[in-house]
Amino acid sequence: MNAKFLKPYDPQKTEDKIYKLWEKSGFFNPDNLPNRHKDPFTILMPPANANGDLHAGHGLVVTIEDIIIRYARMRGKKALWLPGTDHAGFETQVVYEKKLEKEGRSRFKMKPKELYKEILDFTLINKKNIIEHIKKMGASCDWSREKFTLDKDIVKTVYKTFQKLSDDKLLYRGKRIVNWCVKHQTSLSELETKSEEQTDTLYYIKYGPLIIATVRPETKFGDTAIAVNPNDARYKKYIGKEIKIDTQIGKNILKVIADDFVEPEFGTGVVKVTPAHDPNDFEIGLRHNLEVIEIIDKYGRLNKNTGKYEGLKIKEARKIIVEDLQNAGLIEKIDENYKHTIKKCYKCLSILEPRIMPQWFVRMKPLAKPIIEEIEKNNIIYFPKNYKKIMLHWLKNINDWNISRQIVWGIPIPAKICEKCSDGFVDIDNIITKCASCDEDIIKDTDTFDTWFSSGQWPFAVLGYPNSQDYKTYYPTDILETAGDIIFFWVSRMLMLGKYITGKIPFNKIYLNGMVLDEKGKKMSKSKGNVINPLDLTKQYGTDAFRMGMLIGNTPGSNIALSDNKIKAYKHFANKLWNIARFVIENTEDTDLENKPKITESDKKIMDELYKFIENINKDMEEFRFYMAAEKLYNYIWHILADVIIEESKSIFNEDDEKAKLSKKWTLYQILTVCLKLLHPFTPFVTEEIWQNLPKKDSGFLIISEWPNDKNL
RNA sequence: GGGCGUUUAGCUCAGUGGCAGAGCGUCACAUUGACAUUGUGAAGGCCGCAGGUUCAAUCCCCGCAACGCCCACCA
Repeated sequence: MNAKFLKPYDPQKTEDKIYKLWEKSGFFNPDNLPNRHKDPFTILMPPANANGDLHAGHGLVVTIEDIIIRYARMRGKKALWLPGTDHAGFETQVVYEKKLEKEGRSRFKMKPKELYKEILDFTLINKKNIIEHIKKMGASCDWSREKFTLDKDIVKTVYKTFQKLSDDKLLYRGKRIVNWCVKHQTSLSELETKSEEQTDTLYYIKYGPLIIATVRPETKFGDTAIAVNPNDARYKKYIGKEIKIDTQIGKNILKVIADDFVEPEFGTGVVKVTPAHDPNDFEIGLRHNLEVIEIIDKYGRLNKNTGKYEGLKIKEARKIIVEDLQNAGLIEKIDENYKHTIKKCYKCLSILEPRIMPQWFVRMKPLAKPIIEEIEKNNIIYFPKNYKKIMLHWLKNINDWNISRQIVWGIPIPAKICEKCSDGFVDIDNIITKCASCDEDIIKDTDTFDTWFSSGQWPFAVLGYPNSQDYKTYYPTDILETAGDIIFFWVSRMLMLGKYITGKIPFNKIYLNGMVLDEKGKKMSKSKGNVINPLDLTKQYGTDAFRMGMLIGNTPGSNIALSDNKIKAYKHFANKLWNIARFVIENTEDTDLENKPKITESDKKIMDELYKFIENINKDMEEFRFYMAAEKLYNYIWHILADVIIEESKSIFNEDDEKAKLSKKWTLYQILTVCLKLLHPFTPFVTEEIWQNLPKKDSGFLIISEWPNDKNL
């Protein structure tokens, strides 16, 4: 018996050693794989946000993707799993701002360059850290090709795309109403908002002969019209007329306009129109060519257009203005139980202030169209399939994408801005000096790209589009695996931008995993204090056990509750396998296993069942039911191999039928090697460690051994 | 307002048009044997509710309820 085969199995002593062995072998890099690995097979790791530790969700992603790539590798594919990290623009800046706050500092008191440098240092430390964590999970990715979203070549590709969008008239700089976060001092895309229902007060205010209903009386100084429904008989006579409004300041003559947007049933059927501070009113304003009067500044305070209320914050202003209106007898009614939804910043949950700002927008409908077609033709397959509907619905209702962010942490937008007319010009080569619209001096755009604008180009950017050999070999990739909650942020953008730039969709299979929840099924969050660090679990139970526990019982798309007990069960399993191997090796080490002996009838039956089992597992693997394959392996190994086959073999080994003994030994050894292979993608460490200790092996490494099939047994 | 998902053992969840499954937990017994990170066995179920299709429904269809999630420009 091999002296290394100590009991029980000790993951701590094994895992780092095995991982180093793999790294040294070079087989993570497809260029180093033996000749039989010809057809490329590619997956890209979703670039991890380099702003903190590995979380449980990463653990699941890495587990599933490692299973996919190890399986492909053993099947003889030229398997590339390309890892990376993301600077994660706004997300990282928010994390860093919290850190600054704790230290009693503020980003608004720092020079942009200083802030950038600090966040860069912070990110690089986290990046290094998170890569170490990914290695701990057993990830067999090609570290020699690792990418970061701020790498020079990635930025270059992103700039080229920006230029192309501009050339193709799919990019424009527009003065449009955007979601402004007062706390973070940046605009956000629609996806970065969170709608929440809340109860507010609805004020019914006299506007001349009419009464309007509003929750935001403080915006009345920005009113530039009153709107009614064109078919509302009550108000027909006012349409087109100008009405005199009793007000403290501001415009006191407002025109009544007719617009279908107004619902006669809601409130009084009359709406005040404030184009500068409400998305609907902004649209009405465009339709009716209304004047736009801004009355709220970027800090959420009323500005000089509000007279004596200037400088007040929205909440204070509302209170005082309502009092003033009441004193003037202008409030008709107050409904304090008005339920509605409002948009909040998805990070800080403060109410977003709609503001008109010049920003860069990408026209999305033309980009979405070809993807809608591909999905409808079933050229893109989702696991689980219900995501098809979700994605189609979103793509069909897509709006233009605001890609400007007023934060320093990100890829600077390569453009020049005219301060006078707020027009903008894409300027990758930094050569433009005058505004083409009004001939004024221009300045460099200080904004950065939405982080998803760069990660949305990940598949072709990391593979070196358009000229590199890697791009030619590995694009399009074979499957995208990621968390279901970023399908709009990331997956859909990769599809659209990938198709737009390269003409080919970057992948045609999309496997979406659910969220990892705490053991009570609640979302993990730092504030709740229920965050489970995957590394703690791997330390305690071993990485193999963690991977099995994450996977089994986890169907694609559904959330999984992570509990200690479950992981513990699979630690026992790893040990069980270890002891099975000890038994088989102990009983076969002096036996000639090269030449197949005569097999008894009962062993033949066992082998036939094994073939069927292999087919069964293969079917699950091909159809991406990894959770199912893993559970079947668990059951076969524990309850058939150990409980039945090994138990029965003991009596044979105790008797004197040498032929039966030899047959049994050969059979046991075959089953063990098959099981090690089948199990390898799921529990790579313990299987490789056992493989390394086998008396006979058909190659040096289990990681590149041939996946079992009828022919190679 | 629209859409999606879930509902199965005490807990966490698989699964199938044909006797209802796993892990953990519980209980009883066994055992130094590859493995106590063990073995054998047991208890535990109106498969959310109500209808329909079928020889047969936990599974397919219709409705309902509860929970969860996503999308949406009624002030």
